[in-house]
Amino acid sequence: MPGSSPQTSPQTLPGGAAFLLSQVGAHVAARFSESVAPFGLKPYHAGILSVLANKPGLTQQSLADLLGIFPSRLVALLDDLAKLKLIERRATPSDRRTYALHVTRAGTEMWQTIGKQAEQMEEDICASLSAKERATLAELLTRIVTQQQITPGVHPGFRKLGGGSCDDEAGSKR
Amino acid sequence: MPGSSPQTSPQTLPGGAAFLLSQVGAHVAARFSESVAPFGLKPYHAGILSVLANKPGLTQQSLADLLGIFPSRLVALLDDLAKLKLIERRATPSDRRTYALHVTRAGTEMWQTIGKQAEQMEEDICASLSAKERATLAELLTRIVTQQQITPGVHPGFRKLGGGSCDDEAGSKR
DNA sequence: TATTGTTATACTCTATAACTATA
DNA sequence: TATAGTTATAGAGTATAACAATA
Repeated sequence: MPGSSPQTSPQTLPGGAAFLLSQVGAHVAARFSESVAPFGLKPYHAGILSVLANKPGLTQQSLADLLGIFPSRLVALLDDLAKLKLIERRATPSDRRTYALHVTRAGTEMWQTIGKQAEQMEEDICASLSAKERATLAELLTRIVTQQQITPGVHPGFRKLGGGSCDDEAGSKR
Repeated sequence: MPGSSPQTSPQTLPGGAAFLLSQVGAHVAARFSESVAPFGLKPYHAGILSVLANKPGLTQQSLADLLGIFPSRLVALLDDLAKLKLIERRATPSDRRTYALHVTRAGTEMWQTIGKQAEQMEEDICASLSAKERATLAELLTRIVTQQQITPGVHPGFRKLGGGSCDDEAGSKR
């Protein structure tokens, strides 16, 4: 592509704050994914650990509601965590259909280890920002989270897609 | 000293700027996905349109390299766009193996329509921020993009995963 | 009859490898 | 022999539906 048409001014998309947010967000998510991979975990495992650490005793149903995923999907994720002895399902005396979900001792330690790594990652990602600028960034983002009614501490990456009526005109058939 | 008392204070993760970035980024991405769905498009279709609008004449190979995806995957995506008459593959006289990728007239219009919708979305997402604060946000994010060596205008969501050696200890077998 | 957790199935998406036609 | 594009295949990931146990 010689020349690459100097006339075409960079359109709206790549310049705007929204695109930048999505771009940097995806980058951070990828980095985080790498940081938990050595433990045999995926980001959503860490997300579940995070929620359960702060809200112990949830049932699977209520956790699925909170995260916005299907209970059937949650089963496999909890199986993974239970196999690693990071969480446990405790029987509920009052209702024998439900389990109370709890983070184990090992799970708490894992959670803290992940937290430390996340701090280090943040240090790296915000390396070009001063302490004051980081605070500003966090403040602005927090305001967006509040105004957009995103559940604090819950990653939207969990949410089921279903959003718009995807006509799927562009479905790749062959 | 993991106290791990029942009243665990909100740990590092959900509070930090990194988590917020990932959280808001995923939210923006989901919103954008909804905004292009009515056209029968997915976000990566828009991403391709964006790149080709600014760099016309790329070959599929070089485009795949730029986006960080496998050429085989690109084929289906380009087929989708070509079926909708938004892009076209032009024969290259010098090398009959390659195609020069170009955005059609309709593709340019689509690209502009998407851009307008994106502006509107940004307006909504940044509603709680003043004009000056938006500029600050964009500036801080741009600095992160530069320092983290993210390709400007290219969304990392494209990139092939392979990152870390995922032992997959937590593979859900049954 | 309704609900919780689980299992089973189908569908989508993506990576890998094989294939063709040009060079 | 090497490269661009394509096709084919297989594997992961996820949504939907059916199921057993309990309320």
